[in-house]
Amino acid sequence: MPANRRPVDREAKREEIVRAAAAQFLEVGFDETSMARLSAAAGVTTNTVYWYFEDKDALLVAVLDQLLADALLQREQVADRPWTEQVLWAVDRLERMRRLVAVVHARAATSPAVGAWHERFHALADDLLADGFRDAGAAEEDLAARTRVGVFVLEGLLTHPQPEQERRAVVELLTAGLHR
Amino acid sequence: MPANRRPVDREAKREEIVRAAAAQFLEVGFDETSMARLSAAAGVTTNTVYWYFEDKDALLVAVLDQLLADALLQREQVADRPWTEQVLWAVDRLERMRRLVAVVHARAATSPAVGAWHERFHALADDLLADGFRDAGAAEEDLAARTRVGVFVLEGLLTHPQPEQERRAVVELLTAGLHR
DNA sequence: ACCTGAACACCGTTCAAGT
DNA sequence: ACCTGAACACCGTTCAAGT
Repeated sequence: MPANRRPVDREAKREEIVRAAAAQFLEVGFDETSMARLSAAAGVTTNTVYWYFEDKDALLVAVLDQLLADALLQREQVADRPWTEQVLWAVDRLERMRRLVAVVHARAATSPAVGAWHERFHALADDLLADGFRDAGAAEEDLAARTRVGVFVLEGLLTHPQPEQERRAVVELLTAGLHR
Repeated sequence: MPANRRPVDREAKREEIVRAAAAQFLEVGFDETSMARLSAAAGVTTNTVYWYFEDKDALLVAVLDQLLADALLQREQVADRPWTEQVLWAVDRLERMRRLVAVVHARAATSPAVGAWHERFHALADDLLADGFRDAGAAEEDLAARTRVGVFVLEGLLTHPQPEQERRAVVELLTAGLHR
């Protein structure tokens, strides 16, 4: 068989496992999903998963990367809406990942791989939010603090779901005094 | 033996277990502390712990209650400082509990006992913060949103430690425009 | 290179038996 | 009422063996 055919299959199978893992992690929970259950859902044996991923944390990181890539792709479609609306859209979109936010925070303390992903994610979130606040007319001198508060509030809204109205009030307080 | 003597011993032993568990959970981590390790640290057998606590989550709740009671007691000593300073003090004080914040969020989704504790905690935090903001002169109409943002930022500062300077900038942005 | 059956050490929890 | 020794089912992970 040609040497350049295998990698395609490999990628496809890897993605199947990630997709199955994502579904289980989001619906059942990370701790609650055993490798046995996950493997069965993906249609492979337990140890096959270990051929593709070093351990359960590595699989978690792969799932996070996939979910994040999806979210960033969809974000482009709302890039021209007002800033407040964009933030609310992001909260809505990310709420599906709620259970995983807590898991990432808990595992980051133990697993270097998850810890590294967590840092990368916050660097990205900081950049996106800072750009947004700058465009919306935030003063350069309190941009950093405003961004940090923004990230914290976003995470808070994710992990402690609020009724639509309260959610909007919180985000509007965040963007108060900005010209768009 | 008198019927009113046992309860004292019982309380004492229970507290020993909670104290040992708190130390392990904070230093080693909740997931990383096995019931075997924990029992050994408390000087009892594994199943003895199950005589005092229904399961590991119930033990976690007991640990949380104890840490919270300690924190509330110490809080009284700073009750007359300016509001910004009080918030900074709280962040400093609560940072020891950092690892447990993520654990509570993760377990709350699965364990009703931890979920209930989490709700009770937020009701308390909301009350304390709302009182503080009101006293500091926040407008009544955006008190709710400001409180919510305050809680989220507090949690964010706990789980994502910042250098002293950034931390202060964030808290000052929160209390901006208030008269003390 | 990829996959498996069978085992590994360990986990939280339970139970029958003791005092 | 309190505590234990011994077991339970299950967990994430590994390894020798197959193709």
